[in-house]
Amino acid sequence: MHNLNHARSTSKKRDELIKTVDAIGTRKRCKRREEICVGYERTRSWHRLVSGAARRYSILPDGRRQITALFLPGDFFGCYLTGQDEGWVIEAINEGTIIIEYPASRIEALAAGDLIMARELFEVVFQAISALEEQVLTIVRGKAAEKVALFVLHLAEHPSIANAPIITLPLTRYDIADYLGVSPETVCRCFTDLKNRGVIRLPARRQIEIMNRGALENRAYQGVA
Amino acid sequence: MHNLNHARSTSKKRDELIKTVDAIGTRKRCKRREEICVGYERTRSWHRLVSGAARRYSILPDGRRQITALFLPGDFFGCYLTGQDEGWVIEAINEGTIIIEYPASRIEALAAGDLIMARELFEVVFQAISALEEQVLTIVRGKAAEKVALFVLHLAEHPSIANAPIITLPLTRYDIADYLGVSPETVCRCFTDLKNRGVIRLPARRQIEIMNRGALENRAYQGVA
DNA sequence: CGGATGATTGAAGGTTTTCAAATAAAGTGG
DNA sequence: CCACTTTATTTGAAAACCTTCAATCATCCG
Repeated sequence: MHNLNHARSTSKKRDELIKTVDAIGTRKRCKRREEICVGYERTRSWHRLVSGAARRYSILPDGRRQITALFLPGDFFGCYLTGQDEGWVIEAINEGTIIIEYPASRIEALAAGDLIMARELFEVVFQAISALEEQVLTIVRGKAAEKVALFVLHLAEHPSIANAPIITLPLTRYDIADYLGVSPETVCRCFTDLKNRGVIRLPARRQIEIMNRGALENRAYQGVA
Repeated sequence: MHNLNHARSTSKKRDELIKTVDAIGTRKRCKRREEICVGYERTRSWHRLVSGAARRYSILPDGRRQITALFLPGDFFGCYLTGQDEGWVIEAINEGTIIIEYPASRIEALAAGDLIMARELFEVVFQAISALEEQVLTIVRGKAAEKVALFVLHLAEHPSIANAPIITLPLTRYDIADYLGVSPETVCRCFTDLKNRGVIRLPARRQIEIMNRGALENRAYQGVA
């Protein structure tokens, strides 16, 4: 399995790669909550999210579900079979989320046929690993306030969002809580606290505006004002 | 960057892959705490841990350091350049840890030359992603007791350890705490508690014996006895 | 408009961290 | 090989933090 999330476009080569792989992909428009791929199916495939947002769940033995990844426009992710645990689902969050699906066999053929392409494809996967490690860093350490601040910062840095004055959250507070491993109420309190301190504004239910980036970074790395 | 950790040997093909890649790799014996690779260097490379253990740190802006991955015999990991954050180090934990280093360019050439090889190599990387997602699941949810129980279970399932009656920990309590995102004291208390309940034995400072696997699994998934 | 979902706030209770101290084991240099 | 230093482990108690439970409010959608 799994996700190549946050594999971000950086180079001219990446643009070429996308042009090439898009030729072998099929475009799909998803409804809200529509499954994009699940762990127990037997097809290996790569995906790229074009617009909207998607999330990856794991279903735990006790029935709870846990978000383990978040995908935004430009992110690659994969449904690959690695043998073991298969209790997960990737689903579209928003109505109208658009993804492109590439058969893994075609991707592999692409890599096998061209050294440059092989390198670029590995780069995509390594960026995904890098993003996951960043996620580990976000959720593993520190107080809830630090996690929330880091989450906002990472979101703001995503290529599909960067430079936008106002961030539109693709997730509910519950989803964010699930993603960060804290309770929804705590997430809410952290947002409120940041707002009260003038670090962020909350113009609408699903929107954040960063007013003081330095203060936000301070919170992210120390939890102290 | 980064890690292809816990990419586990499963198939006959994997054995063939290892034989092939070992031909282009260089073997290295590491001292305790010796750096295997760091984030800011400019060489892309893959690695496989043959014996011993290694860990991956991130150095945070405030100076703290955080373990984001653990490598055991058979695990692949990569030092790849993805552009952004480079504040990490992979280092050997034990004296005499042996790794094999493969230049990324040779790996890519291998993939580009052979479809089967390309597929196997992607499989390795996807397994690494899978393992990272499992790590996210371990650290994100539940009480400290659940995390510790899951950690022990995952360790016990690792191919390099599986079926051994007694698990030898490659990490200190501090490392485990760092890895799980809890304090060392809490890790200690969890171990003590598991011992008192007869779920595990602690024959020596760095050894664990699972006495009641079912009870351990119960703890891992519910935190309840 | 009404129902459902999501967001927010308060208060009580439970966990975990932090601080402090004691003990044990391992490594060092003589 | 021993004394000494350093590192690692363990336990206790208080404080900080987060979760849970409950209730209220807002928003979206039909």
